[in-house]
Amino acid sequence: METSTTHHIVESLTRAIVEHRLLPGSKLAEQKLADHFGVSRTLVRQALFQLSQNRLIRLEPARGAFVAAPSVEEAQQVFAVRRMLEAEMTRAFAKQVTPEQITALKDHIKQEREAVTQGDITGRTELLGDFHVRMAELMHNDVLAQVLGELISRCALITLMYQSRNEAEHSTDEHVTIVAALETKDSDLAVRLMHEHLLHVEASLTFDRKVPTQDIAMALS
Amino acid sequence: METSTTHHIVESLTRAIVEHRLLPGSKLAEQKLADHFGVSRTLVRQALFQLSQNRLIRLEPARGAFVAAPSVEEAQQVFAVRRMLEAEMTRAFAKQVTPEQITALKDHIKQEREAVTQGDITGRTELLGDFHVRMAELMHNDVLAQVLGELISRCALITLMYQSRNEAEHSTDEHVTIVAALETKDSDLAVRLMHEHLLHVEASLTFDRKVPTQDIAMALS
DNA sequence: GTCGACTGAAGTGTATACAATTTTGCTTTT
DNA sequence: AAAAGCAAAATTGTATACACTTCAGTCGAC
Repeated sequence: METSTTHHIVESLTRAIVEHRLLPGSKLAEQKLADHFGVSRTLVRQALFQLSQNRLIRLEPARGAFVAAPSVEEAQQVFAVRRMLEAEMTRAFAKQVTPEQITALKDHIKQEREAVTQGDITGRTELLGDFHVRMAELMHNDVLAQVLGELISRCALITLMYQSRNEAEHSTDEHVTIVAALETKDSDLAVRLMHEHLLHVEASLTFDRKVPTQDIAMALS
Repeated sequence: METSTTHHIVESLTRAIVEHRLLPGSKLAEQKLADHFGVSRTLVRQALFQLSQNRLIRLEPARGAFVAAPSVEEAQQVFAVRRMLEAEMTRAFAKQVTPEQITALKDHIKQEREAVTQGDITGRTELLGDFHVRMAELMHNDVLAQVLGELISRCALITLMYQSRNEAEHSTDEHVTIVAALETKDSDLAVRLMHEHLLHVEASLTFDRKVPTQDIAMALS
């Protein structure tokens, strides 16, 4: 059933949204997208529906599709769930960790550093999130990896809006300390570090919010 | 964009699948469904796509939609995630529990008992799962409630296939002990009970598997 | 001059038509 | 008789057509 054209449209729009070429609130008109991609509205609608499931866009009945602007409250809820899930994931990981897994994580961190130093904002945001998904994959739990991936992509917009380079470097440093704790199989320490890491990331987001407000009255004052 | 007709089709098919009126592996032909619901294939396709996101059906390109048959391995992964998530949820719940929340949970358990004693298999499965979602809702974390709901519905098929009445009664009893621990704010005990509860539910599923196998060779031996 | 109703344009929601692929059953061949 | 090949039927994938809703701009009333 599912085709690759639809998938291509989803990928393309996802990049555009995540790279802020499409700003939150923007209208996504079906015919315009159809013309742009050289397909019919049918495929565009499939793609839009899929994006709405990923929470990247919002579908309003009879009004159309708009790039989502997740609220700070929603992001906080997502982080609360991540802390619950990833604390225990880290504990389980430490219990069954192998040298190969440590190597894989260190490899990943190396990539993070490159993206951060090169100022590749989109790349670093993706890699910083993928570190957590990578852990799930290394545990051979596809369901966990998928759930975590959805949670992370769900506030990718917010992360991109608010995370500065300093905070990105800090995140990578914390990833290093977590892996070090895992390497020594100190599960309690690893869990604590992961928990604090997620608190730090969340805190960095909620502080400096200079987002263009949705409130019309505010915007015009 | 999204309409209520599509939603109706999704609901109807979900019930049919969950109540085993549609068996795993069954083909869901678009035109037949369209005729049955008195709509065009367009709406049926929307509904099928949505169901595939819920993992209730499987979409094979150019071949059609089939009722899903989640593997035991997948169910085990889902339970591993639930244990991670719900252990920490229980801990957080115990920290901020109010008498009203306790009352709400006890109310829910009463409903569970009724469904179990009346032999309402579908109802009891739904209610036993909803107990966990209810906790998330009472914490006012919509994201948590949604993630948990998806995890639970994801193996609803398996749960229905494997859970006997005895096991259902056992589940309700364990819910009672968990609420009792929450009431005394003994978070460590509540967490331990929840963890064990989920282990029991999983164990009861993986033991007696008499499911019609998908393997043709096995089926003909 | 402002507010409100009307009208046309634009856009979404659903159905249908057509193209491409798969399935099925028959025929042919060995 | 079994297997392979082929053709017709059925089914999915995509595009288009049409109906209905929303939005914008204008005209008219107060």
